[in-house]
Amino acid sequence: MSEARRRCSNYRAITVSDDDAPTTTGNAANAAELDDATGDGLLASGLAAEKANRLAKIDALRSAGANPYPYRFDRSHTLVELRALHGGLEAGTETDFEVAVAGRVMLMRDSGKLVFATMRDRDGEVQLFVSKAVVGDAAFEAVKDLDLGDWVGVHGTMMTTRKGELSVKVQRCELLSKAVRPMPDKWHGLTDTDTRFRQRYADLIVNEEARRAFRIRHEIIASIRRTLHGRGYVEVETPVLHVEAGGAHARPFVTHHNALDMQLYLRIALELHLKRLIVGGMERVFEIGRIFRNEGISTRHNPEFTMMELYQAFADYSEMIEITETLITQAAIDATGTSLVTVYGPDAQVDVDLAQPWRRARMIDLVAEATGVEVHPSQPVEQLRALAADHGVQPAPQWGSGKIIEELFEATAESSLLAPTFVTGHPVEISPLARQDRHDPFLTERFELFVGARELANGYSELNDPVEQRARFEDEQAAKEAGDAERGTVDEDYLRALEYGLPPTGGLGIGIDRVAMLLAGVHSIKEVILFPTLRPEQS
RNA sequence: GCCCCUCUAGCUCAAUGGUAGAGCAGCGGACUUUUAAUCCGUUGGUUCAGGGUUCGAGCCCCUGGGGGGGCACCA
Repeated sequence: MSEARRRCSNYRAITVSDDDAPTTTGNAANAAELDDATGDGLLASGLAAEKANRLAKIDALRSAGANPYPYRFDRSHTLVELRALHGGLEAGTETDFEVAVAGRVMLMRDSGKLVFATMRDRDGEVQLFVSKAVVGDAAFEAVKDLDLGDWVGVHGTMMTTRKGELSVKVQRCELLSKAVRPMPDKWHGLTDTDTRFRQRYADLIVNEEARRAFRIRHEIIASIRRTLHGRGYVEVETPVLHVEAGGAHARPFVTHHNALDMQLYLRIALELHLKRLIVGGMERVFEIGRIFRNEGISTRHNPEFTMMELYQAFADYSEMIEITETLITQAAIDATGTSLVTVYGPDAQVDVDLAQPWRRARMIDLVAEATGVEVHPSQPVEQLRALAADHGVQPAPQWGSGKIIEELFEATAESSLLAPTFVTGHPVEISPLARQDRHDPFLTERFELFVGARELANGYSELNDPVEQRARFEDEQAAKEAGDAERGTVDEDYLRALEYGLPPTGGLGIGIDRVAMLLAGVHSIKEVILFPTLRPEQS
């Protein structure tokens, strides 16, 4: 990873958080004049001087009738395309192949009457070979006047240098956008996490790893869409503003609609609306969307994050397990070219081939394995309370047997689940929307996928009996009224939908950010969220 | 909410309680095959903020702020 960084992040970008004087073009001209007046650079330097310098260049360009911010540039090739076409050229080759390319000036090497510059566009790089004899004196001076970070468009021919570096022999160079701020260090990039996350633009300019992580994220989402479209799923969009924040146990963000004068919640899950669509007969639906949970921020949690949920009529949880494996394994192949991943757990790592079958184990069996004691939600709560106490879990008075088993699982077994593991058979008490296990009425046909001791996905055979669903909701509401803020309420409209008939249905939710973390090999969710939630910057 | 760490030039980093430095960037100069170009010269600081201790604080103490990590929380 550090090698990758050394190899790829060697560009200076900028990052300035100080509120340096917002200089206008006119002021820049004044500053430049002042500079001239005082002779040799006695004026203050640093960021303010650098900006004044560059703004003065903009003034000079405009005075000469040039536009430092032209409207468009028509390029003939991207830099990746150039390399594909000409990457095989022998050292010291000149061609008459004409190109027009555009990108940002990342590096410049001035050796007298030649200037070498490194230009980068979205996915590639190329060297610009600028000869004074070719472009003429005035244009050559204009190139020398470019600053690192400027956007340029170039017309020229393809060549390689004596050392074999693929280059565009520049005939004409056009400034496409003048950068007024200097880029961060060309070799070290940005390391300050605060700056990296606040000024993601600067991070993306200089840190190849950051660009790579977001590329992977994109490929994952594209892959999931492809797989689901191929299986006949319809992509839908359901409301973000909810009257009731249901479908999960979490504290919601609260907002207010002025015209309706009503309190609304940002959604904490997609589930209940999507299942209404199955009632409506859509059979296979999915949504990839942002959800919001008003809880802590950590390396694994951001208040807003991205969930993919799908529902499929006539399926049950075993089919959901199969599709979970397929979606994630295919995403790995599409995003990284391999199903091999290194899974980083809290204090260990393991190499895994996602293409191999994933372990499945019931939650109660994992607890038994970890504690040496058989557990089951049918047991009296007192027994389980004692066991919990033995393992450092302090049960709240309102917890039933099922909740205690889940807490025991989290305390004793969860941290060991590095390789992909489907934990199944969650107690009914903690699964108000899941259907009872067909063989054990105390358990549900539910699974959660753990990788690296982190929950990545959750799915079940959906509860479709409206009478039982009402009873489950009422239990939720009772718990909420007893003081558990994260519990749910009775969603009458959802119950009405169930009364119209929800077919047998399997459902699945996948935490996209966590899958992106896994496949990008990063340890913080902030590395896969372009603009993570931060406190506002101080003025 | 609690605990620990951290904040120095535009960026990356130094600096026993004793004159705040370097590399890169910038500025001036040399160079027609460089590639983190090289070479010569050079500008640039409210050391996060505010208090305190001290003859003297970037450094020690207190308060506050940003960020990171951990805990709690997060089905």
